[in-house]
Amino acid sequence: MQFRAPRGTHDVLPADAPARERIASVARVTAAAAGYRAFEPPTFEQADLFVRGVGDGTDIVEKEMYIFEDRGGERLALRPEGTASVCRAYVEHGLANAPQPVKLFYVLPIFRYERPQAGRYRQHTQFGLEAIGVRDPALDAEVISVGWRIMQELGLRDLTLLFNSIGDGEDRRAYVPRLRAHFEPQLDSLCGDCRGRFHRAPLRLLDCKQECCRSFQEGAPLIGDHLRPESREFADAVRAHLSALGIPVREAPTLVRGLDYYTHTVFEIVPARAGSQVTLLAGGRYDGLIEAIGGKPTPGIGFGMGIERMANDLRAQKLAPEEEAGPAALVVALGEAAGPRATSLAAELRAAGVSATMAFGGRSLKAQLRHAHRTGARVALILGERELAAGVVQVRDLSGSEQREVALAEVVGELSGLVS
RNA sequence: GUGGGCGUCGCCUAGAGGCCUAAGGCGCCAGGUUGUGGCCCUGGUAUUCGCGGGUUCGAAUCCCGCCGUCCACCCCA
Repeated sequence: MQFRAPRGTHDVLPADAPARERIASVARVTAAAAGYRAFEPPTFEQADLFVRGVGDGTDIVEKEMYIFEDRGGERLALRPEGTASVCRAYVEHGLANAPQPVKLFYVLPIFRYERPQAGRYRQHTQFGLEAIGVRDPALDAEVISVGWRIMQELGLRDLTLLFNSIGDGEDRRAYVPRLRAHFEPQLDSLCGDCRGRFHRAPLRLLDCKQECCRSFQEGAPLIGDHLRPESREFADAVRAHLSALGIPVREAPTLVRGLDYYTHTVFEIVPARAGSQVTLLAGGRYDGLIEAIGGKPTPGIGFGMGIERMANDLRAQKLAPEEEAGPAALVVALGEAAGPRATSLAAELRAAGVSATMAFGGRSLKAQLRHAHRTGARVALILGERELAAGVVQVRDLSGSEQREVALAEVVGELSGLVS
């Protein structure tokens, strides 16, 4: 029997790594430039943190969490999202006493027991950032602008920012009855999913793709038209800031989120291309979350960005970085006697800042040179018994075929300009 | 969780019931001079066609189940 990576998980091979690293590093640098600082929670948390934070009626909690009991009988869960952990840390470490807002970013593996398909995995990596402690439309705009900027820096084009405001609990208490009143007469004609949504997640009635439900969506009341004046003003202020930033906004009156904690601002960044699992970045405001997990009422806003989806897009648009070249110098040892000196020569080169290694395996000169060529080395340093006796080394330039003899004592100095 | 497509060497692909004890390209390994790469040539590299059953005189090729992957839905990054 052959072992395999578990369903929906993937190994990151050297060929895949540069694109991921590029995305993560651009994201970190961009976030840091706006004052966000690195944060890293444990990979698992008390399961109830997510039940209370994300919401016990959500799919994520209800059927997608990796839950387990540890040997001490504690009920834990692999994190299915990042925001709840950040908020838990904010409360736990008294970060309310730090200058507000507290602005953090993270790059974390996320775990959800879902049916895998392209762009959806059981373990994926999210870059995310959160700004906690202040309720200010300018902050919403800053968070969105950092996300937008990361996309620009990476060279992704033809993106759309979808924007909506879903109000807060009070707005929804007034709105949901109107929404239900619209759908109630047709309840029997709706799809099975929607009959469930009618009770559990009425906002989702608006983005069902089934033919049968679509027809009833026309003329349904929209949350955006039923916000209290203060909620409406907040959303308009966010729009004004985004406009000042020059970020094009596409209004998405039916955009809602699958996590219970979202309030007011919700947004997604999606590419123009068709397909299903395409959202690259999604987030929103979560003014009720910290209270829901036991802290004082505290506003917050943030987003999550899927590194694998981004990497797929970069590859599709031919923007993915090339695989890294191998070491610049390859030390070729011939014969037993030269071995130890070759080993130390490679180490000396590295210490001097020249990437270097050897062709291992005691192979023929020919095989070692071929290896040097195939791994992209710029020079081969040939050290055989003859060279050892004479205190020299053959320096062969692999881009052409020049070869010269250099004193062993001087090679490192001569090559130290060749950093790679 | 629902429906559908696909699954041959590390990678890409040929093969469509007996000619397959599975072919080609790339890659990898070795060799073609006694210490010299890139091109070229030679040889090696799957007892086996995702796994397990079944049909048949005979299966990589047909059927069933499972697993994986991809697509749509659900949901989401």
